[in-house]
Amino acid sequence: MHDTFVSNPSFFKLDATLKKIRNYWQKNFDSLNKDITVDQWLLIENLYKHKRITHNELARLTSKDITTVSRIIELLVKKDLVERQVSTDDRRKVYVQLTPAGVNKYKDIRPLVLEMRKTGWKNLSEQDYQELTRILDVIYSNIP
Amino acid sequence: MHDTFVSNPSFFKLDATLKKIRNYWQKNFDSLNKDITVDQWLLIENLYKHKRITHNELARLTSKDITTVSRIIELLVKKDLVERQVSTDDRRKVYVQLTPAGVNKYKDIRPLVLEMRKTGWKNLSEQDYQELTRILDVIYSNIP
DNA sequence: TAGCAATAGTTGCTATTACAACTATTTTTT
DNA sequence: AAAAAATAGTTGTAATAGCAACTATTGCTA
Repeated sequence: MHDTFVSNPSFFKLDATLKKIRNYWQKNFDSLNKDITVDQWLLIENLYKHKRITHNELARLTSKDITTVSRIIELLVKKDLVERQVSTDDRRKVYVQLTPAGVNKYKDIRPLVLEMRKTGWKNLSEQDYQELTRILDVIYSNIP
Repeated sequence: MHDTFVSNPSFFKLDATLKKIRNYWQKNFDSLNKDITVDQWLLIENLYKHKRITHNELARLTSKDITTVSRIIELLVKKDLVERQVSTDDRRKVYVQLTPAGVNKYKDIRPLVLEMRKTGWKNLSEQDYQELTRILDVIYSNIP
């Protein structure tokens, strides 16, 4: 690897891009009074897809610390979007799932999210998407 | 833009990769007792490069909120790595620069950072770097 | 030049993140 | 079966992030 890379701020660019996306999403949520944060949305999206999973699995799926998941779930429970159920098989486990209100929230916000994703990918091709995925995957696997 | 993109989790992949890098950096800093966080390092790096700048400029350079910069600088001042000077021209402005200890900290940590960047870019080419940069720049500019 | 707008920065508040320490369970070992 | 190890989750603490409200200063404008 040539030294150009070493001095170039790829970390910064990743960070800046992610912040831009996150802020854009949050401002849209706020201006439409969706009463939700970006990370709360990410959990809801995963709960909709997986129906009924544990904190641990949710943490793995979202690349979040289990601590963080636990606290975000707490907020979602307070908003009546999510409910917890202690497992009867293994009483250490807590299953989490969307309430009917949570499912409605998902269905309400989903179209907005699709629109915002389209906006981010404007002027980019399917190949660009593949390239980005490939490069990020290599970086991810490079790191111990 | 085809619907594949819209349903595919590019935000998640960016977020996961950045977290992986950040954690790797922090663990290295910690295990070598560098007594610094990743974001504190990013400010020090910019202060070394720009010598003497205001909070505002530092915020712009690092893509951070001026609130966040203000607080990180506060921590760095406590560690005697940075000093603040109110501008005589415009008494609203506060200039920030590294202390001699701050310059030493930069020189101490810099080689480690170069090594870690190399690790992240293993098995990737200069063209991959250009591609990543290009794609992230387009996404960034797509977002209002 | 007096009043208003804009700018630089700080403080308060809430959310996300990560680590350490802790409780409560379950599984493994001896 | 008792002790030890592993697993699932929560709580405490510190740092980063962003918004709103605030102070202080400077620039603009009527």
